[in-house]
Amino acid sequence: MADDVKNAAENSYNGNFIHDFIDEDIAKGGQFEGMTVHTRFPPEPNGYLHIGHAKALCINFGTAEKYGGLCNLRMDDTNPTKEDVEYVDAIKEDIHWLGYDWGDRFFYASEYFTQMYEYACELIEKGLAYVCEMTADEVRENRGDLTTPAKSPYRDRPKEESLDLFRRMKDGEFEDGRMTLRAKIDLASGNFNMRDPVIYRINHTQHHRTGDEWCIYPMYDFAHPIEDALEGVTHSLCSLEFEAHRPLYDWVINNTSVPCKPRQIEFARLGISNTVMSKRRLRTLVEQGYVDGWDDPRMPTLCGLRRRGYTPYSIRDFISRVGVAKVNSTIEYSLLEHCLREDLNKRAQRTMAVLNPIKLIITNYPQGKSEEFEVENNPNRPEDGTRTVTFSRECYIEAEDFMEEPIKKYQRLYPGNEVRLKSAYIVKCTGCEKDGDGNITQVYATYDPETRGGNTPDGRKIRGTIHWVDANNCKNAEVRLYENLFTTPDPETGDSDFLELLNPNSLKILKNCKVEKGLGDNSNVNAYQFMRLGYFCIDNKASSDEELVFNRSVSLKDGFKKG
RNA sequence: UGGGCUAUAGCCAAGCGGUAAGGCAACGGACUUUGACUCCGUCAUUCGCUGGUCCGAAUCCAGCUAGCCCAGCCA
Repeated sequence: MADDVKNAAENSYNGNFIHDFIDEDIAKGGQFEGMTVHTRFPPEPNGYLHIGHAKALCINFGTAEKYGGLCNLRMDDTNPTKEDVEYVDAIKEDIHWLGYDWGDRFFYASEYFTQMYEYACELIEKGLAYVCEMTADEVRENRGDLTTPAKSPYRDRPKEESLDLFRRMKDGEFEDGRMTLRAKIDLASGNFNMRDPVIYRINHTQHHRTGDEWCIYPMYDFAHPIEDALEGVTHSLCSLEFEAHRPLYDWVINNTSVPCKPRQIEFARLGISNTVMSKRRLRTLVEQGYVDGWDDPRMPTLCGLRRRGYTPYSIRDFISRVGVAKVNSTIEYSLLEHCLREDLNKRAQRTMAVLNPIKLIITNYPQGKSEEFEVENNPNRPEDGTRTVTFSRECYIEAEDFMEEPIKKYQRLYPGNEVRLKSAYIVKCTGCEKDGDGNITQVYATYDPETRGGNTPDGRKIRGTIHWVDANNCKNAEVRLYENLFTTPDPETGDSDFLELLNPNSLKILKNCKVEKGLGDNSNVNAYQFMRLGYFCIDNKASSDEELVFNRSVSLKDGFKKG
C-alpha cells in the first residue's frame, strides 16, 4: 500500500518556486557547499494533523526526496502548557498513512533544551541578550507603535548580571512571568518581531517529556532556527505567516555558533472552501461535542478523511495539484473530491446497494427459484475478478429508479419501459402498487429469460441500467451522508461565532439500506460506488459484521438533468 | 500610519522580453451493462490599474490601487 501510494503521488509532484530557490542555492554554493538538501516537518503536538498539514508534509518530504535528501519529523514541543503525548502517536500514524517515512530521524525539540540554553548564554555573553523584568503587560505597553520605538529599561543591564539572572531563572528561583530573556536587536525596527523579542520565558508547568527538569522554555523564534541547524536542515520550508519572522530566524543563526546556516522559505498555506482548518476551532468542535472526535468523518483531519473514505493517494494527488505559491488561496472542495473520485474509480471494488429501497417483483419469475450471476468487481480492472450475487423473484431497487409517470428523458423504470438489472436480466415494468396515501409500495415487472447476464442476443438497445439486490439474500446497512460541516464560503474569516455557521445537514443517516450479502466480508472491499450516488466507504470504527455502517466520501455527481 | 508579502479566468496555476500551458468547476456532444467512467469540443485579443522603455511587455521601469501577515512571556 505505502509503495503504491508513494510511486503514484511522486510523479505528479512538480517543481515550484521553492525548488528554484534551492537550485540557486546549490548553484552558488556558499553556506550549502557540499550539503545535501535536508528538510523537516515540525508539528506541535497539540492536536491532530489536518489536510492543511498535508501540504507542509508533502512539500517538506517531497522536496527532500527530490533532492536526494532527508526530511526529519520533529515534535516542536517548546510550550508545555499546550502540548500532550496523546497527539504524538496520532501524528506519526497519519504521516505513515500518507506514505511518508522519516526513518530513524524522529526528534523532539525538547531534546535540545540544554544546547538552546547554552546558545542563549552565548548571546548574553556577546551582549546580544538581556534579562528583562518587565511584566507581560508592561512589555505590551512599551512595545511602541508603527512609528514609535519600543522601550525597555533593562536592555543595558551588564551581561554578568543577565547571565546570573538567567541561570537563576533556570534554577527555578522565580515564578512564572517574573522575568524573561530578550534578544537585544532593534527597539525601533519596523518589524515588531525584531523589537527585542522574548526568547525565553519562565513556565513551571510539567513538560510531557522532560517533566520538571526545566522551568524555562525557549520561544519558537529562538528555538526553531537552532533546532533546524542542529539537525543539519538546509531548507526550512514553512508557511507564509512566518515571513516576518525570517529576519529573526537569520539573526539567531548568524549570532550563535550553530553548526550550519539553514534557509527559511515560506509558502502559502492551504485553504479549502467551506472548511475550518484552524486547530483551535477544530478543537472547539471536538471539545464541545459538535462532532464525535478528531476522527469524525466530517472533520478535515487526516484521520477524519481516512474514516470518510479518502485514500492517501487522493490526498497527495490533491496537494500536488493545488501547487505551491505565495498567494493566499482557497481551493474549492470539488478538487479534493475529484482527486478521490479519480483514485477510487481506478481502484475501488464495486458493489451493488440501494439507499432507499423499494421492492421490485418479477411476476413471471418462478416463486422459490434462485440463480447466481457473476459480476465484475471493477470493470476497469478485470484482474480484480468477479463475485457471485444471487437473484430471485423479489429484489430491491432504488426508489428513484421508478416513476409512475416519467419525466422527459427519464430512461429508467416506468410502466411499459424496459430496463437492465445490472448483470442479471432485462425487465419490463408492468405497473406498481400504492398504499392509501398514494405512496408506491411495490413495483411489478416481467423478465426476459433470453437476456441472462443482461445481454441482448437480439441486439436491442436498453437505455437504462439499474442496480439491485436480492431481497431474499441481502444485508441491512446504515448509511451516513455528509455535507460540508460549514455552509458559508469561508468560515475561517468569520468571527468567533463560527459555530453558528455549522450546517445542520452536515450529517444525514439513512437506515435500512440494502446491500449485497457479501459486502464487508472482504476487508479489501473498502470503498465502492453506487449508481449515480458517489462513493462510499465502510466505516470500520462503527461497523460489525451484522451492522454495517457506510460513509459517503464524495458528493453526488448526477448526470441526469431534470426536465 | 511602520515593516514584510502578494496580485494571470468562477477556483487553483504555469509563464522569467518573442505574442497567455495545465487542472478543477461549468457548458455542449459522442460512447457506455453504473445517466458514473472515458472520449471529443467550448470556456483570458489579455495578465489589479495608469503611464513609460522597446520592433515587441503578463514579463523591464515608475507611480497608483487592493488584499494578506506582524505589536503572545503561542507555534
